[in-house]
Amino acid sequence: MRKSRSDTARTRKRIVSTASKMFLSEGVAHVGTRDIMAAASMTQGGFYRHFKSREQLVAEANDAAFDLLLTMLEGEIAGNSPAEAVEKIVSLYLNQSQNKKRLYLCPLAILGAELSHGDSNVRAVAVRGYQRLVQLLADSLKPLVASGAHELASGIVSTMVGAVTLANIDPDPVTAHAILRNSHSTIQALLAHSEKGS
Amino acid sequence: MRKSRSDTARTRKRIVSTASKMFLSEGVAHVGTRDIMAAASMTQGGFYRHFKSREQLVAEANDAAFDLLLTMLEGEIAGNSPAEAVEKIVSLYLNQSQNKKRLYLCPLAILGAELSHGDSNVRAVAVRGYQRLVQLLADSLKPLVASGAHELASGIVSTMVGAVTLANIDPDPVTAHAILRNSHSTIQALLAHSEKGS
DNA sequence: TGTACATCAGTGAACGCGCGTTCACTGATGTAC
DNA sequence: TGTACATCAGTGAACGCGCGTTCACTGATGTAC
Repeated sequence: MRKSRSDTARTRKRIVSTASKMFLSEGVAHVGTRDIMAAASMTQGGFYRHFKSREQLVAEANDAAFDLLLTMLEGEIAGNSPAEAVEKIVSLYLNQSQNKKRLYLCPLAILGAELSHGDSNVRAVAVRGYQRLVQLLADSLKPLVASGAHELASGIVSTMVGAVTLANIDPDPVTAHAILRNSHSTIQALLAHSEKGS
Repeated sequence: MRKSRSDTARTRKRIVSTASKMFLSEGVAHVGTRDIMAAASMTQGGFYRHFKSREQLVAEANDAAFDLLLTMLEGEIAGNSPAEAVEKIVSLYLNQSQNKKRLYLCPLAILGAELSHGDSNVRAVAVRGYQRLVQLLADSLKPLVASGAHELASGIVSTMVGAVTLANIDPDPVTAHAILRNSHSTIQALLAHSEKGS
């Protein structure tokens, strides 16, 4: 039953991306290795040909999720003015759970505290994802503000992560949407007063 | 072995508060009924004399945590001016994980997404806690802003929840503290521009 | 280029373990008279 | 107020179950000559 190198690599990627989707929709703690392997059309035993432990897959799955999200955001803001780019990042991030297809979910908001109970590798992946997100936003903010773009970006990311976390907890879509809307307005007010010459 | 009504009530409260601390420090998914009962100096079998399921305890433990947090905050701001009250709520909330004793932790930030995978009762408790927190902040904001105190309070709570969530994920205390500091500055900048007559 | 052997991806059963929950039992507390 | 019985908080063993992980096995792929 041995597979070719390219088959093996494709299988591995399939397991990682399947796991990523499952962790993000059901929570890291509620998805087992059997669930993941079955969803990837394989049996449990094959898991350890690709990963040394479940925890390693958790780290890789989140790394993949951050890559997907950041690549999407970078693509969406390419060619936009800094002000448009900032607005796009904020609204795409805030609406990540609303878009029916639920691709491009951010582990920071969707898994949140679960990441802080992961092993050191999982946490390192999460921190790196956070830093990439802050940097992306800071790059667009830099031309807009006199100083402190990075600090402002950090504050805005906290707001976005908190808003999406809270909106996901609320079972009522109306109030969940209000949380997102209030955070969006708050960020816009903040930006309006932080812009150069205001 | 039957205990008196008051003993029974005291035992139940002890289980709830023990569970609350354990859930907040280790995560809901990583604490079992045996762990909780042992920490409360009892054996596993007694659990179901007090709760119909583990999930019911999760709900009650979080309700207790919100009560503890809100009562503390209300006490701390009593007698303060609105501006001082807002500042106190924000800094007490942001430093909840830093204070060595780690009493008064907020389930929204510490458990976060885990609450969204709880049953409907758990989620309802979380939403109620969120609303109480927003209301407390909005009450102090109302005299300070011309309008939109509730919306602003909602945005600030998102920022605080996100900041504490992110700071807890980061294993490096220096960068974790920077996340909290940046969010604090961001909130202060927001308030400075939202105040009446500014 | 062909052949012989080593490698290893994937299978499916099995491992030990800890979980939430149930149960028969004990004996002090609560209740009815 | 005292007595007899019912209740039920707490114990500790046991239940079934699903988990992460291991293992012997299969057979196609990769490698050495």
